[in-house]
Amino acid sequence: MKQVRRREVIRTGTTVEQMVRAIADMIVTGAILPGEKLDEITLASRFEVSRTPVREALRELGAMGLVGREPNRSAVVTNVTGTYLHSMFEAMAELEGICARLSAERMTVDERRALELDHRGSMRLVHAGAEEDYAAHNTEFHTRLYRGAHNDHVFEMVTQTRARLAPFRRAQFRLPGRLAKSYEEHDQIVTSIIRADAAAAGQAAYSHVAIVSDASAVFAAAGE
Amino acid sequence: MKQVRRREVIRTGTTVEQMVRAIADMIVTGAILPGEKLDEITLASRFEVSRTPVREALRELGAMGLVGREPNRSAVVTNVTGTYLHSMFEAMAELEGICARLSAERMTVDERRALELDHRGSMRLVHAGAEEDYAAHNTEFHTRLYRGAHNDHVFEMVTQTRARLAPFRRAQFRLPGRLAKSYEEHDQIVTSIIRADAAAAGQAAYSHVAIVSDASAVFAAAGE
DNA sequence: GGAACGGCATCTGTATGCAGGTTGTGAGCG
DNA sequence: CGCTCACAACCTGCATACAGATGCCGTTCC
Repeated sequence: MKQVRRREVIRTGTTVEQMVRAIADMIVTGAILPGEKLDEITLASRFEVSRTPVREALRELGAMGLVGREPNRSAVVTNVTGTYLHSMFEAMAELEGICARLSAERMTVDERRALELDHRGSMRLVHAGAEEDYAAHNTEFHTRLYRGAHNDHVFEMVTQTRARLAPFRRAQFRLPGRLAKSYEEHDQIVTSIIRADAAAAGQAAYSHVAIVSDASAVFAAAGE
Repeated sequence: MKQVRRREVIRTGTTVEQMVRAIADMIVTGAILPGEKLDEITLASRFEVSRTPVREALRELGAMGLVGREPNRSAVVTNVTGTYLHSMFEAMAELEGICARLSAERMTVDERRALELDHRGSMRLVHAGAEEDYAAHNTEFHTRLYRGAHNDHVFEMVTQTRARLAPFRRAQFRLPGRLAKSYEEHDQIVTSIIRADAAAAGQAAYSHVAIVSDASAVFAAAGE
């Protein structure tokens, strides 16, 4: 009987890593809101496992900075303070600048070509006003920059920072005219990278993200 | 009986967080070498706790990147590959550059004064050839830069990166003439910050760390 | 003599039970 | 009517027990 249940659990494939990703997704996509408590028992029953793996998942999320943990207290989805949020946006701009700069120096011919093609293709989405699709393209675009820097540790830092910022920049493309502006800024970055103009690429990427951060901060303040 | 044992354990005060710090220290100071296996049972008996908290500690160390974890395998002190190590040193230089640049813009009068005083005081250590003491001062010096940037997220990233790099830069001041050179480079950084010359401070800090990284990489390659 | 297979020892992954801390609620007192 | 204190329910932290996986070693067969 016990075995049967275990098999079922394994069938559903709920390992700790999957739980981490699932919960992280919920936080990042806003399914769980900042400040919300993450009760171990509730999560355990939700994922059909015992509390032990849930605890490990929560600890990992804590290390990732997505949830806060205090002794004898439930894990809580981190509600980032205004100043810390600002510091993350600023750090993000710096990191994007680094990635764009290094990409301009190091991207392979193939990477440059793919970046440009993908970018050109996104113009269609701008004209169509396809916010969802453009958001997906945007994620892909930036990931290309992160990879193009050919620096694994920077990649890790920027990826992690982006994950932690995700909850606060969800609706960024809803702002009127933001799509076209984003495309324009992407264009500057791409052009600079193709030209291998590292300084210009870094500057363009920094500004691009810094601007997004301002808009998003305004939105977050107004939206909540 | 059980209670008594528990009390003893609590007396020794071995909580998960303390274990994380203890193990992290062992890794960072080289008491445990990269590639070494971290057996849960051994650690549990060493810290006089059960395997459960040990597992949580290991998971946290894994999230910090200090140990690697694979399914059904012991946790292993991460043996950073050459290219990843290089990427961390490069990232460290970038981060130090950011911190110095922001410090030049944002440090309070008190922070600038303390930085300069501490720096001037370290000349004595250089003359005395006090490598240990200078290393301590050096850590303090850089921490001042990290704090002076007034950006909490950057502070976190740079601190974490430094922790992960620590095992690989232990003997950096043993290299002949390195002390004086370090002081000289610190001097450029301090001077630029006092002058509020952000670009110069950033450049100086970047070069300072990049140089250290080269020397340390050489040492690591030769030493092992 | 070598290779492959099977059994055993060992370690990880998870469930469960228990002790202690935290919080919320209700009764009693001011 | 409000405040305080105590108690109870609940939740976290840890220990222990058990199931599954991995790797090693010895034996056997080719």
